[in-house]
Amino acid sequence: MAAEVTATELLWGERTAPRRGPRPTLTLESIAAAGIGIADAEGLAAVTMQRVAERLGVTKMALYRYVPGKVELVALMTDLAVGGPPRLDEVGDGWRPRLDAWARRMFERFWAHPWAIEATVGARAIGPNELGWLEQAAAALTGTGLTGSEILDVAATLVGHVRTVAQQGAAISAGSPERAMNDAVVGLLAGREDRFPALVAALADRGGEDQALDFGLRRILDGVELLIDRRR
Amino acid sequence: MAAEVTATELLWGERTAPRRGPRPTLTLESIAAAGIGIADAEGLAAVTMQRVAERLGVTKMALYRYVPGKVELVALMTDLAVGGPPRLDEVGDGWRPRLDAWARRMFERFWAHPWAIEATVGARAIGPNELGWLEQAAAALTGTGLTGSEILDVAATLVGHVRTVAQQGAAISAGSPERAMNDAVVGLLAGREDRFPALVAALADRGGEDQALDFGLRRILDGVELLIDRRR
DNA sequence: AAAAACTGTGTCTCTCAGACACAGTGTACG
DNA sequence: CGTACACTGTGTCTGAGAGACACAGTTTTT
Repeated sequence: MAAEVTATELLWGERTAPRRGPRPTLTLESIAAAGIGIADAEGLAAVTMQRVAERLGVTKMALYRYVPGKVELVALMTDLAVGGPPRLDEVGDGWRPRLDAWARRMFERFWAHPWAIEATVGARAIGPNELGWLEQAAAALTGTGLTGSEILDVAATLVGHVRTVAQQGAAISAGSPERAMNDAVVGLLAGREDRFPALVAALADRGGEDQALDFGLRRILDGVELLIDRRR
Repeated sequence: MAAEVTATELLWGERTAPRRGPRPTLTLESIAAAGIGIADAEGLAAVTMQRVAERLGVTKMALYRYVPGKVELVALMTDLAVGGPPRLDEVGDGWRPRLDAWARRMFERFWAHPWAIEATVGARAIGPNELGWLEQAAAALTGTGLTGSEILDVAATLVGHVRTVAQQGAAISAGSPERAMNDAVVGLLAGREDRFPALVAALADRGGEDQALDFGLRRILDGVELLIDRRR
């Protein structure tokens, strides 16, 4: 393996198998999977080179033969955990049901691996799976009359919403996204009702239903639909 | 200062000034400000107890008299950096212009302190300033006929969008949010046009305008408007 | 004046990322 | 067939960083 491998090259590169020397015991996939196992169970902070190596029955330093550093390992984990975009064939062929399903599937992935949200903030390398998701959204919107910029912006907006809701839920992993925020906020508001009157009122008459994902999704897609119709 | 102080107590607590002993040299505000200075200049990773202490002319351990740990320090930094919600008096009195201004102001704050996005992922304590923002959004939507849950969901959706756009821009801090994503993706697509056709097409006919924030904001608010009108 | 409460400091431990040299292993080529 | 070479996994070391703890100095209260 070359001396310097960037995260992007790792994610995208067709790895050249070594011609001589002992067979590698590990693969990038097995390493990433080990990391994912730890992150799923104990969070991203628990993922150390040591812990990952232990899981694989190797020394910490052995990992550096495959991965240049921890950043790159996390990038691999993320791309593998989020996985490729789902098939949307069975969904009807309108752009709206497709985007709706697309967003929901993405939510499920993030929900299953809450640490992935944390791992995808800030500057990072984009993997093939992540780009695949984007491609699918772009495909769904092709032919709607939107410009390229608009198509990308729609995708970005949806991703933002999915991530936000998933994060809120994961933050306090007590069941559902909405309850999480409510519980945290309600405690703070006790005794401060005069300072946050509108907030108190809003929390008092909540429907009790957990619909944070649905709600925003519907609003965003309504907005997009309005734009598409106006264009025609 | 008590033995155990949670982040929430630190953020909200009216600190009881010590009755005896030497005057404290520092304040929570000065400590947080020092941290913010470092984070603004070199990113969140550069904020270590050592560095913050150096800036204040104290030893690392002195900080632990004020702050129980690094997590709490970052929480203080975040609440101070994002700051309280702006006055929206000069804005017209419709819910829409208010929310629009609200979201743009929030974007400006995140844009000025990109690390704050990073600092607000995962489980975290909510500070008074952050809750103030939420209160303002709730106030803007009071009287629109939306339920409490819906009001909170609208706010969450907007926050999600603002954060996403700010993050994309900050990730590659080359000017503007849209250009950042485009540049990163364009490089990857070279030679893979057959695998991501819709994406290539979308990127080819981008308008060149940087409107990621505007676009999503308009769609979301359009969607909300539709709902409000339908209710009446 | 003495006790008590509080502040800032020096030292120590623990965990983690990563550098580096080395020994073992398998392949290719003379 | 043997040897050189490429490659893998390991042990050891360093340096950064978070935090525990005991101690000395300072101010206020009794």
